[in-house]
Amino acid sequence: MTFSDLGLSPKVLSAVSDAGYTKPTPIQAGAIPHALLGKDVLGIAQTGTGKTASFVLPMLTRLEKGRARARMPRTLILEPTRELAAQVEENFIKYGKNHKLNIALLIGGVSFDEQDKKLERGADVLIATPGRLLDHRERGKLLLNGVEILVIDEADRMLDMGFIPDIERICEMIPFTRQTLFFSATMPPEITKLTEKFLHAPVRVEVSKAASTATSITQRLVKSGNKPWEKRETLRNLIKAEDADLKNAIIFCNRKVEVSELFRSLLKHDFDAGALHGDMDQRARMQMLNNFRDGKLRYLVASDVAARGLDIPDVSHVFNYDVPIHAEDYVHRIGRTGRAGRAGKSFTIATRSDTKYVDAIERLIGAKIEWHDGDLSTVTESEGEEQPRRGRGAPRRAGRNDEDRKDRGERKKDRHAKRDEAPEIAREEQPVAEVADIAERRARKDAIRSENERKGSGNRHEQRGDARPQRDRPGRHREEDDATVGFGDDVPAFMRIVAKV
DNA sequence: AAAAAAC
Repeated sequence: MTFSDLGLSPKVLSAVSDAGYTKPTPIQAGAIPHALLGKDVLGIAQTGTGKTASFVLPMLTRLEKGRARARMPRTLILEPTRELAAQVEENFIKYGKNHKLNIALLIGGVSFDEQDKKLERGADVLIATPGRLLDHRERGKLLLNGVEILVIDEADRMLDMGFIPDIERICEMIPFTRQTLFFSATMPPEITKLTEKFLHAPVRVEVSKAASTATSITQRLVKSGNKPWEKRETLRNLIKAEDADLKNAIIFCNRKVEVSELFRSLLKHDFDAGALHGDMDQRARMQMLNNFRDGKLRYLVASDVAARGLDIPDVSHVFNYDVPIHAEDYVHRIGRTGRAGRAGKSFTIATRSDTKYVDAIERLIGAKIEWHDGDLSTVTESEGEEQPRRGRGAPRRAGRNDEDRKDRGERKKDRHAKRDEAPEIAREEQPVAEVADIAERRARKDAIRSENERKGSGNRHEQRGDARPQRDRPGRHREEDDATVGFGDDVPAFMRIVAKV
């Protein structure tokens, strides 16, 4: 079975072969022929199965006939997060390079005007997160009654995020003569109800679930005390011990505040780290993600915004700085590594108070996770506000304790001096935005170019790996100037301010 | 108990 057996147009086939693909994945082989015939499709598939191309390719073929009218997009794709939406846009650019299509990306956190101009011009493809889409519609800038194909992606995640009422509203705005392509990794009852309501005689395409926690992932628990400084130290030691195997890593935290704290602490300790969470400026989010993908950052500290769906090929390690409270999140998080049958490692830092969450995870995956270096029986957890030892008279070693003291001191200072710093932040915001903007555009262009250069090679992972620049190693001293990894000369505002509590 | 998503 090759792509040319599926009924796709020559333009699409040529872009697919330029991208280096010859053989469709099961979900693509199952969904594309039906989608091309105009049938509704219910695709049950996880990310990493080639799901995105399974709707992008037939849509491109179908869009070759006809033209978009102002404010009346011809197709609509709904995604739960901004990054996923941007990722789908990149797919349309990559596979639609032989088409002259107008693509509009409607996501929050970025300016309205540019999006509005694209709508005005007439969009063949509209990719959106629900909030911003409804916002445009309420402003009367968008008509949905010309939509011929509707895609609802990651439906179960939309459910988790409380988007279902929005999705229902949007579905009701679109003529029932449309074609609907509906994707979900799982089928909880609410989702089944939704499909019964909005799909007409769908063709069901289900791809076998990749083993819930793939065998290619080595999983370990790592004991730690419960103090933030203890956990940070545990993490640093772990990263250093793994250095030889560690190509790049995502480090998950449960809270956004923790993401920013850990991120700044890692920078202070000379780790080549970026951060990603939902309270960050959108431009910084995109840039961090792109820099991590391109190998310009070795570590990405992230909230669960990065746990699902993001296409980050070939992450060698996942660290859970916090044990996820929902057991399924554990599966999603560690699923960021060990992709495409590669070996991956995951380490979950656990304290005594995490025991019940660890138990729940082990129940879900149906196995005990081994301890990396002894279990929690030797760890004592002190309650109350006892601080790490730094007695007044005792001589203080330079090094860890000293630096952690600096961590805390800075946070305290930030909290108290926020008002004083505000003018400085305001003054610097503009140039930061400009620099970030240029960097982002460059990064995106690079990303697209490197995708296009993959011709002939079926293996993007290796190619990326080879092209990867020499990275900074932890412990190496860095010049003041490049302390703000990935941001040129300026420090973005979110790094200066302690995240909102 | 937290994250995500609109201003």
